[in-house]
Formats: sequence, structure tokens, C-alpha cells
Amino acid sequence: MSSIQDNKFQAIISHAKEYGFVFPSSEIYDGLSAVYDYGPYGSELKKNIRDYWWKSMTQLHENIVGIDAAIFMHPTTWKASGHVDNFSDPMIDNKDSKKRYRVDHLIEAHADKLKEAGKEQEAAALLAEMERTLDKEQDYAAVKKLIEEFKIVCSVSGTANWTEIRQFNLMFDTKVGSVAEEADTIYLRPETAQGIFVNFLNVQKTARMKIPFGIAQTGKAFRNEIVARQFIFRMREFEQMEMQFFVRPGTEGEWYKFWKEARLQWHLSLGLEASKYRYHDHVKLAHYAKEACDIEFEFPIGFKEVEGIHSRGDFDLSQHEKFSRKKQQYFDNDLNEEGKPYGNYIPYVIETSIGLDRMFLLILSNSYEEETLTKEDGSADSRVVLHIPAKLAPVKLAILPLTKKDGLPEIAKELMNECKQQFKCFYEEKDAIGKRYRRQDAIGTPFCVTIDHQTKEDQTVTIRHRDSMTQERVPLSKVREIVTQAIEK
RNA sequence: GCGGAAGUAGCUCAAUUGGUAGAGCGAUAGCCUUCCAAGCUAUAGGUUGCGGGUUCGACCCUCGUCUUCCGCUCCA
Repeated sequence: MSSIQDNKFQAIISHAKEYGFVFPSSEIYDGLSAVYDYGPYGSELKKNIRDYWWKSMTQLHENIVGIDAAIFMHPTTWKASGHVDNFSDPMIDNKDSKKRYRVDHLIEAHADKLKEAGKEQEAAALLAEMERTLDKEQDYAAVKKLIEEFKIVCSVSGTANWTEIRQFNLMFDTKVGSVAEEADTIYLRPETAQGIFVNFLNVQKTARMKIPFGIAQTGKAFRNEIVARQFIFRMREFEQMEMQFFVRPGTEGEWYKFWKEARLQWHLSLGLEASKYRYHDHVKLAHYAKEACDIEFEFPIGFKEVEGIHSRGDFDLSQHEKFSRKKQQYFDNDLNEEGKPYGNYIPYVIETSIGLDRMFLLILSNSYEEETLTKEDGSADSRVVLHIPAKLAPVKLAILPLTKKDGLPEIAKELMNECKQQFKCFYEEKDAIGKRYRRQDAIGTPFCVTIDHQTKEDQTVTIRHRDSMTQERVPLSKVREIVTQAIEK
């Protein structure tokens, strides 16, 4: 990462705070690491991105419906999904090499060494002891002792200078039940997907969906990241926009291809440059995946994942069928080549999963520009402008009377009342007009309308375009239509 | 988690060898009525990150602590 890009990223973070897009969480208490709050303009932008996604999924696709599942889910959900077992391993660090190990891997590797050296009994004893202390009792002090007794050393530093054993748990947990002792531990969901899977049949039956069909959901998810940095790119609390698409087994390949292409098109539909996007196909796949790729975008901090498309097979539904003992099958009435119904099966799933906060950062960082201008008298000038796509901009139209006298504010307020029904407007009569334009540039408002003395004579106003800074004279009565057209484009 | 650097007004920065904090911008109110920031007046805003120590006296020296940034480590 170059220092220029680095500075740009810092500038964007500062701008986001200064203009009410993103604040560090709990800032007056020195902040909370890897958690951020969205301010007045940030929450508008975020909502607009979410709405645009939601509409493109559930309104433009007749075979996709939405749900809003709870963040709390039955704890068994996460056993079924693999999150409990696969992502909560005890870890230990070697203080000299700074290398971090999964404790079970470290001990198993040592046992293998013992076996190679012909000390079968010792190896067996070690593994048995690990099973008792680590897996059954989860007595980390005893496991640490075990490591010391067997003089297990780090393969890099060769020392046995270990930290305490710590559990790096992906999931946050909390207690359900008002009486503490009787309370059960439940988890804050680490992904929204499982809320869709456990409701698969509810949705399919009540909305009378036929395969292939999709279920979309947006919502918060929580992950205990080991290192959380890079602003809102990696947060402990974040929002996902996910769509799980259920298909007949055997057709997953073509649907994976379809969604891989369709999702990139969605990004490009916002007018973002294709050259800033690329696919990253996964070679090493997660435990649930058959095929997977990321859509990456060139952020100021380099190419980073914004969205993932995964072919999950029937892993999730099969797991839930196994753990819940409830059939998760779909009866397919369509006829196969032999003229018979396809019959019962567990559908395969193609997942599209995009991080709303990452999309927000994408829009923000890609929109940000420090422009150098030349004034009419030849002197240098500058402005900071956010080229946010009009349909996503927090404020669509600023209504500015040139002066606050002579009846201009009255006309402006009339226009305000007309337009605010339709889209977000901002009214301001203070300060020089140039200064007001700059303030709107800084929050990405695509249009400014100025009411002047001529307006009183011929009912026209100047409309000023953010990106080009050009102005045109238009009838007052056309303003609402012009803005509406631009944001629906 | 480890190593390095930094914390003074919303932002950018001042404050002579230690002598109880200032400016510009920004904000707010008013003046001016002007189509692309930086005209005039006034006002608000700081236990100098926090806590201890040294000192007659600490933004300044010292110790601890917290936070942020950079690098390493980890990452579904």
C-alpha cells in the first residue's frame, strides 16, 4: 500500500466523520474497537444501498421473496451449520516466534513425532490426555500443563515459551432467560444465511414457491474478528445482504454461473467502472462449498472482497434435516426426460452474500474526490466532492434561496414542500451561494436549485449539477420531475 | 497479541530552559444581498486522553494506563 493511497483512505475516514457519515462507536468513552455508528448522511446512504439491493432482488425477480429472521436462533442451528465446531478452537501463542497454533494441532503434531520415534505408548497417552482435558473438560490450565509436561516446543523458535491457552471464538454469545442460573447460552448469528435455511419450508409453502426460487434477507451479523481494522471494512457487528437460491440438484453449475454474472451486473448498474472489479475464484473451499468466488473491488487499500457467490450444495439443508429430524425435502412436480416428476429431493443452494458496510465503503471511497479547479479570474480553487450515484445519494436536492429576503425563501419553501414528499431534500438560506454548493458537494447531493429574483418574474430557477458544476435555467414546475427522473434512472 | 509512533477547541496546528493555553478554518447568531470556499461584527467551544509521581508551580519531566495509526501475526 502506497502512502498516497494510505493518505486517501485516511482522508475518506476523516471526511466520513466530519460530514456525519460514520462515527467511531462510543467515541466519548474512547471508542469500541471495530465497531462504528452511522450518522445522519451515513444512515441515509446505507438505507439507500439496502433498498436498492432489496428491490433488485425481491421486486425485479418474481421468483425471489424476502424474509426478516431474528438474530437469535436456536443454539443447535450453529451446531448444524458447523460454526460451533469449526470456528471456536483454543489457540496458543509462542512468545518467541510469535507463531500462533491451534492447541489440538500442536499436540497432535507432537504425538505424530512420538510415533515416528517409536514411542507409540507415549503418543497414545498424550492423545488420550488431550481428549480428556481439552475436548471433554475444556480445562485449559490442564492442557497447558500437558504441553509443558511433554515439553512440546514451537517448530519455528524451538522454545516452550507459551502464552496461556485462549479460546478464539468466532461467535458472540449471550443468555436467554431472565433467571441467570436457568438461562441458556445462545449465539448472536455470525451470518444471516441460517435464518433463511431454517425457514426454507415455511417460505416455500406459504409463498407457494416453486424451484428454482430464492429467499433474500438483510440484517445484522456478528463476528469476533481476531484482528479488526481497516475502518468499516471489517467490523464485529456488520450487516449482510444475502440471497439463497434453491435449485434442482444437477442444475447448480448453471445457476452458479448465472448468479456470478448477475451480481457483477448489479454492481455495474450503479455506474461503477468495470475495470475496478474482478472475480477471485476460490481454490481452497470452505467446508460447505462446492464452488465459490468473490467479487472484488479496487478500494484505496487495494482489491478487496465485497461479495461472495457460493455453491453450497445441499450441505445446510441436509445438516438441518439431520439435527432437527425434520424432513427438508421439496417435491418437484416438473417432469424429467422420462416424463416422470423429479419427485422428492433436498434442493441445492447458490448463495449470494454481500456486505452492506463494504458496499457502503465501496460507494464512499469510490465517490470521494479532491478536485482542483481554476476560477474565472485564473486563481486556484479546490473542492471535496462525493460523486455518489444519484439514486444512492443521502440528499437528492438542496433548495437554496439566493437571499433570505424579497420573498425568495417563501418560494423555496413551497418547492421544498412539494419535493420532500418524493425524495430527501435539504433547505438552506444561510451564507454565500458558493459556500452552500460546496457543502452539498461534500455530502454528495447531486442537485442544487437556486431561487433568485428572476424566479419571481418568470417562474424559473437555476439547477446546478454536482459533478460538472454546470447550471441550467429550468421552470420551477419541472424541478421535481428532473430530480425524480435522475434518481430512477 | 508483539514492536514502533502519536494523543492540546469539531478540524489543522501554536505555547520561549517547567511559570496555571492561543490562532486559522469550521460552527452558531446578526450585518451585507452577492450564482461556485476564504467580506464585516459578535458568541460558543479545552480538568492539554486518563491516573499517579517529582516540583512552590507540569501541555512540557517521570511511571502507569487507555485510545488511535503503521508494521508483523490471525482470518470462514
